[in-house]
Order: sequence, then structure tokens, then C-alpha cells
Amino acid sequence: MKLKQYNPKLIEDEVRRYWAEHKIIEKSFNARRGSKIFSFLEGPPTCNGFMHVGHARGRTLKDVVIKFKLMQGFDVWNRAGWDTQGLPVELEAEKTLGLSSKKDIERVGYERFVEECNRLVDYYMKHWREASERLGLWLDYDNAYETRRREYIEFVWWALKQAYDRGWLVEDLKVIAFCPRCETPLSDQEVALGYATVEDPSIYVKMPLADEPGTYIVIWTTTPWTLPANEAICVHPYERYVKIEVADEKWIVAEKLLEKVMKEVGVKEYRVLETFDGLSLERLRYIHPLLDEVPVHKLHEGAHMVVCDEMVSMEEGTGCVHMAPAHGPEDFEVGRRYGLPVFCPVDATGRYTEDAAKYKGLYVKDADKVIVEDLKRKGLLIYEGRVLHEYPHCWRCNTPLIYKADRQWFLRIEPIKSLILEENGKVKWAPPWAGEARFHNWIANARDWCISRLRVWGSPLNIWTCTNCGQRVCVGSYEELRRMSIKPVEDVEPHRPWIDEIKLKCPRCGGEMIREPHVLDCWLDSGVAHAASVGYLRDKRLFEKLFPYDFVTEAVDQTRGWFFSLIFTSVMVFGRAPYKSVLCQGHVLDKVGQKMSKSKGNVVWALDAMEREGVDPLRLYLTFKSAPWDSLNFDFDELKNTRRTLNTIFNVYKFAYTYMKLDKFKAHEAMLSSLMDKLSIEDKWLLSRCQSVVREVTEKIEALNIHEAARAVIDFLIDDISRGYIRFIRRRVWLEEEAIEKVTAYATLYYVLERAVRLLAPFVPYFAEWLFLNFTREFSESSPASVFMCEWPRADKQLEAEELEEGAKHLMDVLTLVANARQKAKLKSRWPVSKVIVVALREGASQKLKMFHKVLLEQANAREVFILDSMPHDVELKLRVKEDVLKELYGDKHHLIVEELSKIPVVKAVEELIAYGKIRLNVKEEPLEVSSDAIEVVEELRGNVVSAYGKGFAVYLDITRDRELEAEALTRDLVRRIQYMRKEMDLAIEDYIDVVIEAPESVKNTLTHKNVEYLKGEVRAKLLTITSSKAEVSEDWYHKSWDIDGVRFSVYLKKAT
RNA sequence: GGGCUCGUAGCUCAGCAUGGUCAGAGCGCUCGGCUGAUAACUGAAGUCAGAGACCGAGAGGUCGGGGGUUCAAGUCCCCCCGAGCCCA
Repeated sequence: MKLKQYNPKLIEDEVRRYWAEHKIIEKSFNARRGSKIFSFLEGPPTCNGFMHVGHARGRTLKDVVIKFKLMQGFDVWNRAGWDTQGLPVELEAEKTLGLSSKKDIERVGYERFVEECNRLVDYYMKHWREASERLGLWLDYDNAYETRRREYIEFVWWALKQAYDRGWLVEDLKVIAFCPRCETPLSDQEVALGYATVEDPSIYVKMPLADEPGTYIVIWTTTPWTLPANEAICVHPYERYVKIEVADEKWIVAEKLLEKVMKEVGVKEYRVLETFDGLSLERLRYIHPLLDEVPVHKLHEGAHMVVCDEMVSMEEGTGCVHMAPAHGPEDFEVGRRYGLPVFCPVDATGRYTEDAAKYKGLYVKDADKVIVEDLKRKGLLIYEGRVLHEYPHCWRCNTPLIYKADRQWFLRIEPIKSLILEENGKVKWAPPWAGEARFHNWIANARDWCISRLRVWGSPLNIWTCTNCGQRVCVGSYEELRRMSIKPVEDVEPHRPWIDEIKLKCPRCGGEMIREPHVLDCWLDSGVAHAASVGYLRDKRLFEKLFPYDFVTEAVDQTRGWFFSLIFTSVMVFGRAPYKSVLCQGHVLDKVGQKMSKSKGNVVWALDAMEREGVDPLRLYLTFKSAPWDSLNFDFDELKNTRRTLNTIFNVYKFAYTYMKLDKFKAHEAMLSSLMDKLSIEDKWLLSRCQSVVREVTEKIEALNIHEAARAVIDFLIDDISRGYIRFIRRRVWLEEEAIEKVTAYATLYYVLERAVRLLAPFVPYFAEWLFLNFTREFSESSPASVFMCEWPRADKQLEAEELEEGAKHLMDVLTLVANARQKAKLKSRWPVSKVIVVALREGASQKLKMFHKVLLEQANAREVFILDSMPHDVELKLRVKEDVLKELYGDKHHLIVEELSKIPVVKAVEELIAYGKIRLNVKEEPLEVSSDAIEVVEELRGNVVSAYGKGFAVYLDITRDRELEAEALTRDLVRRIQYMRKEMDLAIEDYIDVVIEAPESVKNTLTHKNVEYLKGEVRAKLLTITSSKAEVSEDWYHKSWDIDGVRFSVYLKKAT
């Protein structure tokens, strides 16, 4: 181990070079070819924008599972994938080309535009690949699938053709947002970008009932321009409505809104005639307010009536909502239910068409005034005001958007919905509620999927229409396309504009067929990855091996995205779910729990985090901080701590390495199996602990509790090995000869650390690989070339010993108490004590603890340790009842409690209190517990005794000093000073020294021969002189003066020759 | 407006499916100690000082708020508030 201290970046670079040089990644996967397959399906990142820590988390979690399965011996399918088409890429391309509308795109030409999209995809793909590789994500990038590729798109066509042939792919109208200036439809996400507060007209209009002259329904709207397309009035079926008398007219409005409306329109006098449910108005006919201006309405049969829907709000308006099915998504829905016509007299530029008669050619926003005038003139306008409200605008040019009905293509969900639900029921979701509740609900409420987009950069919709007879054909393959093409086609380039140039010959009339102008929703692209990514059309064998996939994982937002589009298309074409298990991840938020967004400027980029603290610390942080499905607040300060944790682990290995190397340890020469009967208790304990950890980590990863798995490995290394075992074996590794105790300690340590490296591997791959190369392989030449070629460890039942693990816990607790008691007596741990008494008060504890008697003796630095299971007689015990606390807690009962307490023998009471933290009593036949809040133990200790209590133990230290102990303590103090000086001199651990100590005569005489020999051994002194006169040493001796408990010492050191 | 999730010490969480040993753990913080596996660093050049790994102790929270069920509620029920994701 050449490194002096943990340096994640050096390790990373070194390991990355090693992997490349020895083709480790490739070999690791190849070594498992032919065994049981574990198929992972990569959710393709959109090649747009850079990787941030949220992505990094998702990718790390993927990688943990991949590496884990790999080490378990599975033939892991790990093909990478890239989502390359769709709006996000187009928007980016518009930006780089300086375009600001679809008209601009047409100006530069689709060819140029698509070229730019491709260029951007290449650029971002490169970034993502590099960042992913650096992150240590082992995907097969060389064979990555890309949604923009010919073969990929061909599968999309094939899948749509399956749907088309079954009647599941249909054309229908849909109300979508348009920017009249850009003359383009906007996606929902674009609409969401552009909400702004604006002032609009706010008008109240009365609609005359057809069969009840003089009676009107009052509606409210902020978009007068939609009135020419009005087809109905919607009311809430279960809210109360009133008919009121205003002057000589009768008006109908919602009861709840009556006062508000009357106040706003300025009607002071009115009389309520009757009230009724909205439902009773259903199908009531009225006369369109602009019937004369837009006469085409006269032909609209079954329209201009009252309809009902619960979405009608009682918060604003009149409770009677004007409906224009062509101009509002909700209007459209309701209209559909009632069979209303979808009348759209507005074109893509926001101007009225021929159908709007009087308003023809007028821009809709300009029409507002004209329409208001017309209504006023006809006496139908009750009130005209202005209102401030949120209205969507084009995010590019800030023009108010208009909603209008347009032809789009849909995949119908009804025919397959129940099967999707059924199939989802078979999927194992983590966490369960993500699938059983959220995803299930989402599917159950899903509507038909609109898959068409009026854009440029996407898979083209594979439907051609005859310009002559209207015949349609859905083309299922490029071969079919070539066959039907009027002009010969060499290679099909399935993107716009080239695909649009291909005209087909109509099979019915021989006329020319042209492609429908749409491209497809990019969710459909990634949604067919289950088959398209593995070349299904060319060869089904691979697909059949992998499908359905064992594992898929993405963040929560993919519930409606990829998780859905995958299962939808899979059920649609294959009749079953494409995945067996799904891990639904939470998001990464910023330090204070806010969503990361570019506009807030709180985005943490993955590369920055990797650069600042290193990949392994980042990976560990992202995996173990919180459960995969919980959100994670990212904080650089915490990330730093992870790095420190890894540093401690590094030092554990460095410690083991240093001594093993010194003693020329070889794993195959000290096999545990041949040393079993020589093991010390602490060895057996650690070996058992190791089995538990192996088992725990394995089970936790299997259950996708990845955070708990990571914590289990780390805790093992830090708590059990670093803070426990290594402390216990310090003396053993310092033994000179080939002592069996040393050999067994090395064998145990190697066994455990070697396994820990493997357990670490999925989480911190660079670090683990480095440890594998610099530790595992250093002592075992027969090891494979990489930790990832090793098998995942398996628990060995023979080494398990539960009672030892419990015993060790007791040991740790007692050692804490000893340290505690020492501190009370201001007695540093280097000072030996003559006697320690441990009273183990919980059932069975003393027996388990006794197994560790030897370790306890040494760690407590005591000459004798006694482990008892009841209180010793030479301690006088009393209970002090805190009456005030008792009174507060139990009120009047407190007298009775005191009485009951006095009946119990003090020793028994104290024992119970120490063991369990409370005493159980029966007060008037009623069970009751008094805790240590209300009673405390008061003891009278004889002689030099200090005590400590806790965790079911009482510990007593006899701190009486005698000459012998003093000498021993002094010796150890000197040892420590000399060791300190050795370190300052930067000596190698194995170097020998000569020592001269100046000490006062009296002190010098206390040291026995035994003390001196001990001292020499500990500090590796060849010559040791203790003198009470001035030391005779030359200048080059290292010298330091020390004050030990008020006595002055001078110490001189020199490296021995 | 609807669905799902989360809200316990400064931070990260455990405990809550079978209410009654905990109001807990780790990190951080404060104090003390220790030292050849573990001491970044800062000033400075002295066998310096502070800081840091490690060990021990300590501080800290009306378990988001309010109701209810119960002898007893972080733990069960209802409402509200806040956060996140998605839908409308």
C-alpha cells in the first residue's frame, strides 16, 4: 500500500487505468456468460443537458444492483441506452441555432435543423457516457441502443402497426394549446413554462332559454372570443341553483354564487323564485347568443343545451359555464359525453375561418371587443369588467396561447387496461405502495394516449393517407415502405424531412399517398425499449432470453413516464408486463430540501461532486444516506464526512497490511480451516460477526434496501473491526516470534477484511478494487485479477456463534463503563488497576461475558477481573426516592409506591433497576413501573472504589495503588512517550533504537527488571540505560523532556545500528 | 381540486403493521481524556501553539399542529399545516 493516506482521486485514476489496461469490465461480464441471466433494462437518459447528482444517484443504484448480481455469478444484461429524440432536444437546437418559432425552423429547413439535433445528441451523449463511466457505472456503452436509429424506429412502426390492425391506433380530435404567432402547438410542459398574470375582459352574458322566453342562464367568461364556438352551458349536477327575478326577466345562477354575482354586475333588487339541483336543468335548450353572427350554429343539432359535470367550480363565475368543446380540454371531454359538435372556427394563426361568418379573418384577441359590442347591442350582455388572472403564454414569444381542437393520433387504452392492471399486479415494486397504490391508480385513471406531435425531430408516424380517395395505410416495416413507394427507395432515412418525401401508391385507387405530418411522442420511443433495444425484428432469440426484464429502476416521475409507456406498449404487443421488479427512486433535493432547478441555481452537477470529493465518497453518500425511494437532501458537508469514513476504513487496511507485510504473511500458509482449534475468543467472535454481516448485506440488497446494506458493511468495518477487533489484537500483532496467537490474528483479520472488500465492491468500486489489488492480492497470489471476478461472499454456518456476538456486545458495554469509572477517578487507562468487579444483572449476561474474560482483563488494564451475577456484599446500597418526581408522575398513589418499595429488599430493587432501568411493583393489585427518573441508587463504597452503572451492568474499580502498580504505570507512561518520539523521528515500525532515560534516583529505583524488559520490548530498544545523573550522549541523539505526574524525565533516542 | 409519499435532537434516520423498556442511534456540537493502524490543516520554524483521528461524558426534541379512541398513543382514527412527485 503505497499511499500514506486515503486519496479517492488517485485511487480512482489508478483503478480506471488498471481496468482499461486489463479489460476488467469486459472480462468480468464475459466470465459469467452462459450462467443464469439477470436482465436489467436501462431507462435511457435524454441526451440533453448534463448529469446532476440526482441522475448520479439513480445511476449508482443501478450499478450497485448490477455489480451485486454480477458477483453473484449471474450473466448480467447491461446494455446502455440513449433517448435521443423529442421536444427537449428540439428546444435546445432552436436555442443554438437562434430560432424562436416553428416558422424559423421551416426557414432554415428541417434538414439543417435535424442535423443540429443530431449534433447536440452526440454532444450530450458523449458527456453522459463519460460522466457515467467515471461514476463507475458498468453499462455496455459500445452496444448502447439509441432511439434515433433506423432499426429502433422500425420497431416503433412495427408495434404501432400491431395496434393499428387491431383498431387500437385511432385518429381523433384533441384540444391542444397553440401559439398563434409561432403557428405551432405547444406541449403541456411548454404551456407550464409560460403562465403569466394578465388583464382580460370579464363578461357576464345571459343565454335565453329556447322554451321559456324571458328566462336566461347567466354565464361568465374571460375569453369572449370562444363564444362563436359555444355549444353548451355546463352546470354542477349536485349543487343548488336558483331562478331569480330581475326586473321583468328571470335569471338562473348557482345559489352559492348568487350574492357575489349580483354584487359584481350591480343588480341590487332581485327575488329568488325557486331553487333546484343543477341536474334538473340538464338538456334544457337555449338559443346561441351569436346565432345571427355565426349562422352555421343553426345546423348544430343536439347542441346549445345545458350539460352537467362535477368539475364546475363554485368559487368563481356564476356556476354556469360556457362550453366551447373546440377551445377547452374540459369542454371537449364533457362535450364528447353529450355528443356535442366540436366546432372550431379558428385556424392555427388565431384568425377566424369562413365558419365564423361575421368574424372571418379577425384575430381572436381583437374579436373580443367586437363580440362584446354585438352582445351589448343584442341586449345579452349583463356586465363587462376587467379581471387579473393567470393565463398561459408562449414561453418563447409571450403571445397568449389559444386552445383549439386538432386532429391527433391516439393509442386506445380501454381494450388493454384491465390486462395492464392485472400484469402490474404481478410486478414486484419497491417500495410496494409505489406500484400497488400510485401506479395502479394512475393506470386505472389513464386516458387514451395521444402519441402524435406536430414537431420535427422524432420517430415519424407511420401512416400514409391517399390524397385522392382518403385511404389509409399503416406501414409496419421499411420493406413494406419500399414495396409501396412510388419512386424506388434505397435506404430509408426515417426522419423528417426525408421520410416526408416518400409517397406511396394507394392500394385502392392507385392515387398518391402522403405521410401524416406528425412525429411520435418520445415516450413511445423509450417505451418500446423492452424489444427495440435488442433487435427484436431481426432476431427474437435474444429478446426471448431477456424478456420480461428482471429489474428496472428510475425516479418517481417515471411512474407516469417510462414505467407506464413500457408496460403499455408491452401489454399492447406482447400481452404481458415487461419487467419483474421495479425500484422507484426518490429525488435528490438541495441541502434545504428544495427541488434543484436551473432557475434557482441550486443544481449540483455530478461531475462537480465527483471532482470535489471523489467518486467513491459520492457513491457511498448517495446510497447510504437515505432509502432509495426517499428523497435525499444533498449537502457537500455531509459528503465530506463520507470521505472521512472511507479514510478510517483505509487505515484499517493499512494497519493490517503493515503488520502482515512485516511478518511476511501468506494467506495460503495460514488457512483458517487448519487453525480453528487455535483461535482466540475474539477471533471467533469476529468471524461469526462477519457471517452475520455477509448475510445481512446480501438480504438487504436483494430486498433493494440498498441504504441499509451499505450501512451494514460500513458499520462492520468501523465499529467491529476498527473500534473493536483491532484494539483487542494490538498486543498479538506485536509479538515477536511466529507466535500462534499472531498467526491466528492475521488469518482472522485477512479472512474478514478480504470478504469486506467484496462486500464493499458494489458501493465503492474503485476503492474496493484498489484494496483488492493492494491488500487481498498482496497476500494471496492466486486471487483473480479483479474483485469483480470474485464470487459474492456466502455466510458459513460453521463459523456462526450468536452467543459470542451477544457476549461481545456486553464486553463493549462493560468497557465503556470501565472507561467511565476511570474517568471519574481521573485515572487514565494506562494506569493499571488491581481489581475490577463486573456485576451482570440481566439474564444470561454474565455467562456470555465470561467468555471474554481475557479480553476484558487486558482492555480494562486490571490485574484481576471478577464477573458476578449479583451485587457484592461489600457495597452498601440504598435507594433514594425522589418524592417530588414521584408525586408529579403518579399523583396520590405516590405514598403507596413508597410503601411498596420499602417492602422489597434493597439489593433486589437495585439489581432490577440497574438491569432494566425500572422496578415493577404491584400497587393495590395493579401492576406499575417506577423508572430511574424517580429513584436513584445511592451507594457507600469502602476503600478506593469507583463505580459506574448502565446497560444492565454495575462496574466497580478498585483503584488502590501499590508500588508495583505505580511502577507499571510509570513504565507504560514512558513507553508512550518514547513511542511518540519514535513517530516524530519518523522511524519505521520495525527499526530498533537505543534509549537513555534521565530520571530521579527515587523513581529509577521503583522500576523492576520486569518493567525494564517490558519497556525494551514495547519500544524495540536494543540498549536501554536509565540514569539519575546527566546522560552522556552525543549531539545527534533525539532528545525530549517530559513531565509525568510532576516528575521530570529526559529521554534520548537514537536509531540502533 | 384529486392521488401517492414524507414531517421524530442542528443534520440523517430507527421506532411505528402485533398501542404500555425506552423517546433512541449515527454525524455534528461542548467538555475531558488518549496515542506507533488512524492527526487534514493553520500560524510558525523551537523538543512551539491551535486544530484534527480515536476514547469517555454532556447538552437537545411538547415525536409538524389540533382533536378523538383507550386505563395507556411517535405508535390506531379524523381534521389541519408544511414539503415533494404526479394528475387536473
